[in-house]
Amino acid sequence: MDKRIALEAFAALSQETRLDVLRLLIRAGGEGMLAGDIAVALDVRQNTMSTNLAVLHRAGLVRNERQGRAVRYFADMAGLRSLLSFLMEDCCGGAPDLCRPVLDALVCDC
Amino acid sequence: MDKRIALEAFAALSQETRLDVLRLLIRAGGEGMLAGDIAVALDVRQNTMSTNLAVLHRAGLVRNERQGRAVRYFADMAGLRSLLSFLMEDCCGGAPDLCRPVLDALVCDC
DNA sequence: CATTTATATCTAGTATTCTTGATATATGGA
DNA sequence: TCCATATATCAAGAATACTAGATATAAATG
Repeated sequence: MDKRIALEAFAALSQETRLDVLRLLIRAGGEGMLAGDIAVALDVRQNTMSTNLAVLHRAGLVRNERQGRAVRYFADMAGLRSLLSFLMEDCCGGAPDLCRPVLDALVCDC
Repeated sequence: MDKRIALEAFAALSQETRLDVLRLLIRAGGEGMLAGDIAVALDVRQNTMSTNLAVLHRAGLVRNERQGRAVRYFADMAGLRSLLSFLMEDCCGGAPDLCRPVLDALVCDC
């Protein structure tokens, strides 16, 4: 992953509405959510939400699919994975014992 | 984890110098690095680096220990873990199949 | 206790980002 | 084609963040 994209991704997540959106979409899973429904769910105005969705999209954190005249958004798990991998790069090489608990916490047993 | 802290952490990581610092400290592992050495390694002025280290510290991403008249900084792996857990919360409940690859990528075999 | 070294804080100018009203684009239906 | 619905873009004022010079604090040393 390019550092520039990583910075964009973290900047995207540093804003409350956008963090809420990504967590909402992560919970929504493969079904995703329509842009309008996201705006309603989080009580944010339409154009503000559209701007924020665009920021998340540019940062590689969400995908979307047009569906009729609506647009369905999904958390981009591949993008998220590469972001987290970029952050943890060389963690194990330097300190396996410190690294392990961090990574273990992310292994859910589903 | 409190959402406010999560937002602070992502904001901290959205700035190039601070992202570089955390990745440097993650690679440095348990030995950490002295504040001054971090500044030299990344070619950033002393006071700017001090400010940025303070931001990372407030965000729960680094720890420090005074060592004589220097201060040694470490990546705060526990803080990082809780941040990532906060982000991925309920991922499995909603979509195990999408969630798994993300988490697997973070499991290093060291 | 004066000096040196290492780090932290304060302040102000500059730059970036956020929100929102207004408006544009895109799709579907009558 | 005309209208309604869904989303995106534009522009500008307000708020926030970044950097760096100056200076303060903290610890070691002579």
